[in-house]
Amino acid sequence: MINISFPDGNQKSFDEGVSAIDIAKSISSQLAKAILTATLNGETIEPGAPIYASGEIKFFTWDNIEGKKVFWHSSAHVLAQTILEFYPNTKLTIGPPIDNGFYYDVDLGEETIHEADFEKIEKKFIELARQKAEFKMRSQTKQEALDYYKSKNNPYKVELIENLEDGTITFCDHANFTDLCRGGHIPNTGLIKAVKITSAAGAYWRGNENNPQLTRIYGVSFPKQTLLEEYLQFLEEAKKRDHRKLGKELELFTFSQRVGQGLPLWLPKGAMLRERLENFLKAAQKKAGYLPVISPHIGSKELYVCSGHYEKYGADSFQPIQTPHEGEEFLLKPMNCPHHCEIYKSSPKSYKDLPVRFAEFGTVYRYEQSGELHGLTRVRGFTQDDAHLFCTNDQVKEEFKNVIDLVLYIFKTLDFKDYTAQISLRDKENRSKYIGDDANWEKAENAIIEAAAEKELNTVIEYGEAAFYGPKLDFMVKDALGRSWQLGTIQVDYNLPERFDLEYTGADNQKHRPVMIHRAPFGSMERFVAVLLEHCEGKFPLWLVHNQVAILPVSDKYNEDAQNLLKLLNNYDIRAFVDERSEKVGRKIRDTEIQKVPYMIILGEKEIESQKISVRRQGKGDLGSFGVDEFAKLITEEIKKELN
RNA sequence: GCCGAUGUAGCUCAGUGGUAGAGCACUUCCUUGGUAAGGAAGAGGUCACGGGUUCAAAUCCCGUCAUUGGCUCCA
Repeated sequence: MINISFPDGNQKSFDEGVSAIDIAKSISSQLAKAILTATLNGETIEPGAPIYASGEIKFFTWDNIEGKKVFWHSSAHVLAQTILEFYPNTKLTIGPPIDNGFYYDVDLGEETIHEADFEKIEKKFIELARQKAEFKMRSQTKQEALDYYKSKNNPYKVELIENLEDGTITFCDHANFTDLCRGGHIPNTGLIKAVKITSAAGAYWRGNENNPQLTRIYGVSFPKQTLLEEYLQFLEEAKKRDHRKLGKELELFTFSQRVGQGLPLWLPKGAMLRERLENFLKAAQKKAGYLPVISPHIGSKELYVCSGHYEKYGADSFQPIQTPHEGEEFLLKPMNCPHHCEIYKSSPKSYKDLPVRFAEFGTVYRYEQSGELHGLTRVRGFTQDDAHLFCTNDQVKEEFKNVIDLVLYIFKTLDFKDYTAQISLRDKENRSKYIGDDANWEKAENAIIEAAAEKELNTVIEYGEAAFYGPKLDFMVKDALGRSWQLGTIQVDYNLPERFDLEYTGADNQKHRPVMIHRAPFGSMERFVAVLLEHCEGKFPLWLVHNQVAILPVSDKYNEDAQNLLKLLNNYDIRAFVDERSEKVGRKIRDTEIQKVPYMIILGEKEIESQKISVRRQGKGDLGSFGVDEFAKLITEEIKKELN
């Protein structure tokens, strides 16, 4: 007999060789049906495998992340099985679960998979899953495993096995299919009731672009058909929030082939939106003691040779601009920092001057790889809400914390609640990617870690994500489809002050190096607007929206009254317009709703007689009658609340 | 940059070798209305661009450009 204890503290005895499913059955048959995976003493076990030792058992279902991962991992096996049915010469590589499903990387040889094939793959997948094959693990020696895959002419699996310890190599069989596998499966394939192949794309073996390119087949599977339908619904919703679609509809920005790839053109409404965002930040920065500076869009190549940017990115950037003079070269600026360093140097600094904080909405140009361009989130010309803080060593932490406050203020105002603060440090293995000495790096990394801790930020540490000149604190947010983007960033830099020979005179009358903090709370205005659009689904807060109020006369007869009302509202600094079209009021309301104008005023005989306006709120409907003063107050109060 | 897909009217899209289509938007006219689509007529396209095959190409083939889903990259 063995003793099994449960998370709630209960204990039960079972015969040796009992399986996790048997144990679940002893509690309830419903649980036994629902469990996808289990752990014994924290180790994942196969639900159907016999247990010979006492321990603590835990069950996981679809409602747990652990359950989903195992479900999707098992689905990847079935996907591979399905692919082999259609493409028997396929070489399998790896097939892990991901946040929203799973993928399998396969080498199809000469074959290609097209979107048109997805349906037949899905059909076959479910057909195979319905066989309710059990997943069974077995061990093999390293030599046996290597021989097996060598005989199958599969160099990928051979490479994987070569990196494994003998004695730890296991395979998983189900039906006629076998795969190298660490383990952790659902009881049988029959639990997979629905599957959707979402895309097929190229992916390099082991993520290295020098390696052969494989075909990565993405899928997502569910234990119930209705869950798949809900998922498809979610994708539809996400499409509606896509900033590229909303940007077009709201006439914010466009692209032109003739201007060039990745070079956004801001339309008037978009430009005005940006202006409001910029003014908002400028006001906050003024309060925080920033000084505005302005620098040109190009700079001498020497400037970037000095900063190290040219060595690091020169070959993959827009190439130098020539002048009529031999040997004279300029670069489109990829960064504002070198210019700001020169501004710092324009006059001698004393410790009494520090910290100095130079801020500029600086437009920079980076030659991003063509395949990487994406709407406004990844472009080749964009404006950073950049600032560089020059301070003494003692001031670094305090300044850093003040910047964190500024970023959080912006996030709060714009209702970004779901963000991660990522501490981006050096790659532990590959130090050659970075400039500057170890001692300074360590100082900078510690300053960030401490400042984040003192601000009680929830942080994750990512190694290898630092900039080449210093570590960063990055604020990451997700777009409508769950893709993660970096918005705000704060970076501590001991290197550029060194390279640009920046100094200040200390109280000891000696020369000292200042420390630089690079920071951009929005990051890039382009990306920020994109993420903001997706976040609020195009329904901007009142202080930001283009038209706050639409005045809808019930008929042409009231157009003049509407114009008079418009003037009144303008006097209150309310942005409004009159819909003078010869349409019925129902039609005007519908169009205004679609345009996402927050407030509507219906104006007809009733309103003119009573001297009260009828107000509607977008998405909410009729709010009733208001005096004009009263309505104006409503608007100004709402804006005040939004901006705190 | 690499792998796959896509490119037809301002927008969303149909059109598998035989005279370019729909809905919405737009223009004009009728309608003058009460809280999410009133009616009619009209205008609008070198089917991304360049080659090729064919009696004939939006449609088939090749190339280029752009967009897009991934991979890699991201100062």
